[in-house]
This record gives sequence, C-alpha cells and structure tokens, in this order.
Amino acid sequence: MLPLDDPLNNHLLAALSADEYARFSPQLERVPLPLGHVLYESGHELRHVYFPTDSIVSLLYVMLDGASAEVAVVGNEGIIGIALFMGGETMPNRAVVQSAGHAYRLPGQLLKQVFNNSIGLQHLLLRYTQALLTQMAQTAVCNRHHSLDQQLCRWLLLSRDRLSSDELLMTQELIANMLGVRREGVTEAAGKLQEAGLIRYQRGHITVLDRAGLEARACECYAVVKLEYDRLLPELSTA
Amino acid sequence: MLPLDDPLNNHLLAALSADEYARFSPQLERVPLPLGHVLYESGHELRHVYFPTDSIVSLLYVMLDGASAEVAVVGNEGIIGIALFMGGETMPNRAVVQSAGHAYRLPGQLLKQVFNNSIGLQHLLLRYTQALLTQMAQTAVCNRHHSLDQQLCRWLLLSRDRLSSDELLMTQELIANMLGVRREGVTEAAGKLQEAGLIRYQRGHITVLDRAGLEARACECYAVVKLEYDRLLPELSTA
DNA sequence: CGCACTATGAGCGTTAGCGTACAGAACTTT
DNA sequence: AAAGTTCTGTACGCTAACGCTCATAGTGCG
Repeated sequence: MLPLDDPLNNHLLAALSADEYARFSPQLERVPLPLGHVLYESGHELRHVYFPTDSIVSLLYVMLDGASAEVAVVGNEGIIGIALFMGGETMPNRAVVQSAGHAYRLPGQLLKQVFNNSIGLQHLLLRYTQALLTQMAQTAVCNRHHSLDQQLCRWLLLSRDRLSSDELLMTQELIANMLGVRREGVTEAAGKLQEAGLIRYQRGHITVLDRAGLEARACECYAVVKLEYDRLLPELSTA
Repeated sequence: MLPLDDPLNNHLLAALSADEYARFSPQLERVPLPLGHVLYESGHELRHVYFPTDSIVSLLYVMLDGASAEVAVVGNEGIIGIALFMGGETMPNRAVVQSAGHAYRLPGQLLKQVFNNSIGLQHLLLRYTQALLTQMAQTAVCNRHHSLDQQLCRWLLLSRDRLSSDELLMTQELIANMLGVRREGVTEAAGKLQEAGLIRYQRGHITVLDRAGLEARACECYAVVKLEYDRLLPELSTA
C-alpha cells in the first residue's frame, strides 16, 4: 500500500518508465483540491497539468445561459490538461473539482517537452486520450437515450471507481449540476435507489451499499466506458 | 479549383508537407462511398484510414436495443480512423456514410509509420483529434439541453459546411437515426424550418435557403464547434 | 398507365423531466 | 439554546418528445 501522498497513487504517473518519472518527479508539486475549485476556465491558457490522486475532477461545459453539463470525469486514472500535448493549448471546457482531495501538478512546458521526446509517454497519453474520447461519446449517447435513474447509477459508479471508498461526499445539488438536470430530479432518483437498498443518502453523504445492484440498474454506458479504459490502459487497472 | 477527384480536396491531405504527401500519394486509393455504407463496425480492427473528399461520414454509437445516436461527423476536413494513431486500434463506434461521395483511403500501417516519424503529421492529426473531441463534448451538451429544432439546425449546418453545395440528399428517417430521435419529430421540426423559409424539403432533397437564418435558430453548439475547428486547424478553413 | 414502394404529414394518448413553490430536517454559528 | 443556513423531500401544472396508427403524396418500375 502506497502512502496517501505518494504521486504514484495516480495510475498514469505509476505507469511511467523510471526515466520518464525521473524527469518529472523533481517538479511534481502536491496541491490540495477543495470541492468546487476551478482548475481551468473555458478557453484559458493551461499553465499546469494535474494528476489527481485522491480527488475527482469534472470536465464541464457551461452554456451562455449558465446551464451546464459534464462531458467527462477524471480521477486518479487520468490527467487534466490534455490540450497541452494535443496542441490546442486550450479547451472550451471548465475543469472543476467534484470530490475534494489532492493532485500533483506539473508545469505544462515540461510535460510538452517530455511528450515530444518520449515515445513511451506519447503512447500512454494518447491511449488515455482515446479512452477519454470514448467517455465523451458515451456521455452524448447516454444524454440522448437514457433515463435520469440510469444516468445517476452510471455517474455514481464512475465516481465510486475513481475513489477508494464507498463513501462519496456530494450534495444532490452538485450531482444535478454535473448531470445537467434539476436538483429535484436527483432527489427523486436517489430516493428510488435508496428504497431499493442500493445506496444510503444523508445530507451530502452517499454510501454505496450494493455495487452490483447499481451496475444492473445502470445503462450499458457505464460498462462500455469501463471496458474501454481497461482495454486501452491495462497497466492501470482501475478496479 | 481542384478537379473533383483530387485527393487534395480533403483538407488534411492538403495541409501535409510535400514530403509527407509524397509518402502517402502512391498508396492513396480513391473509393466510392455509397449512402449507408459502413466503413467500420464497432470494435473491429481498422485496416485503412479514410480521407473524405465529397462525402460525409457519421460516427454513430449503436446501443444493444438498436437505438443509435451520432457522436460526431467527419467530412472533407477530417479523417476516419483516428484510433490507429491514438494507439487503441479500435473504437466502440460505427462509421457510416451519411452523404454519398468519395474518399481516399490509406493502409493503416503506413499512416502509423509516418505518424511516428513525422512531427508535422503528428501535430496536425492531434490537433484534428482535439477538434473532434470538442465536437463530441458539444454533442453531449446539446443532447442534454437543446430542443429538437435547435439540434436539427445545428446538424444541417454541420452537414452543409462539409459539402460544397446547398443541396443535401437525405431523408428525414436518416436524420432521425443520426440525431437519435423519432422520424416524426424531424418531420415536425423540418416543417417549421420550411415554413420559416430557411430550407426547402422535398422527398430526400433538402435545400438550404437561408444559412444565416439557420445559424440564428441553432443553439450555440454549432458556433462553438465551428470556432474550435477554425482555431485548431486554420490551414483548413472549412468555410 | 397503373401498381408498389417509400417518404412525408398528421392525430392521437402517454410520459419523463421541467419550473416553481414551499415545508421539514439537519447541520453551523453565535 | 436559538437563530440562521444549507440540504432534502413533496406537490402541481406544463411541455417536449415519445410510441403508435393511419392517410397522403411523390417516384420508379413493370
């Protein structure tokens, strides 16, 4: 078991070769990520990339009228700031902390440099990006076709997978913002899940009681995304 | 004006350096893409990548129950088969021809080879991939928040941009499949647009009469995606 | 020319989720 | 302990889109 403050709690960092990691480690800086903290604003320049260890960050799109929706989630399996090595410098998304914790950050320029000189890092990050692509695609499909109940299950499972614990700290209001639905809708859906004995809900405190039950109730989207992460990044093994 | 069968009608091919293009051109093969043709099936191995010239290809996700939804569109500004250079080999999407025409295809292995040896090609394709990412993210948001009317406008504009003509050949049934909605819904929405004088619709034959009007009626998603393509790939200039 | 087929249009009742409003419950602060 | 704040639950009318069914109108073919 790694100490909680070890950078290697991030699976991408853990998958690096000794060489690559050696180039990063002197400049890796541990930062706390409080709930709601905005890592990047849509269109802003990226100074750092972030490797979450025990936190979860959502990529949100915020519309002109203020309504929002999550397009992807990143936890200790990933990195925030892919636009840097993809070459676009910015993204039209906001990155906001959905579950408080910590991350290690790295100057963007350093990442870019190593990315351009290391085939290994390149392959790793590109495969990660492809997994992220799948997640976004699946989010699109899910938003189109599946019920709020199903989406809530998917979302809880994605969050659960990215933390080590069955306890999630998040209000229904927050979840509603992520899913882009009404808070009352979440209340109702969560109520059903609680009645079914799958979760326990108490004032910003969710406990997953029956993981398998949630999976059964979720739409196929969750499984598709998880399979794809496992396929593309076997060295990380989210489970 | 280029001849219609020139590979350079594809903007990505046109943006290559002379060197890179010279490596590709002997193996570029022109193929007709009839309406409905499936280029890739979800999860299948990719033998070739395709560069559309006068065709449009949709990336669809097809669910277990047969329902479907488009996650992105690719026309002469892009390439189909990004999983090859991203390292994943396959994608959980189906690629299907949405507007008949032609494409040039290239053996996947060759593309991979050149990709790994040419920084220029790498940067170009990665920036394209980032634009695609934005398109997927925006599709997700749009599916969540916008009305069928707005989405239809967005979709018509995206298609219009990828052809040279104001005439689109597609049935309402087809559009419904792409958007993941009922055919009757499309009938109704298209009826409204026709009444407003923005398009003319006649049995699989759409004519865009008032582009600006469509833009005004579309949600912000269209503009966001278009801006991002233009920003990331200025050398292509879709307009 | 007439027949068959395919695309479109129109009319139901149904439903998931929205917007709004308000009440109770659980923490926090003083 | 009281007051204030933040979460959660409940209710009610409303609307977009659904699923289904059937009618009409082009189009192509024998």
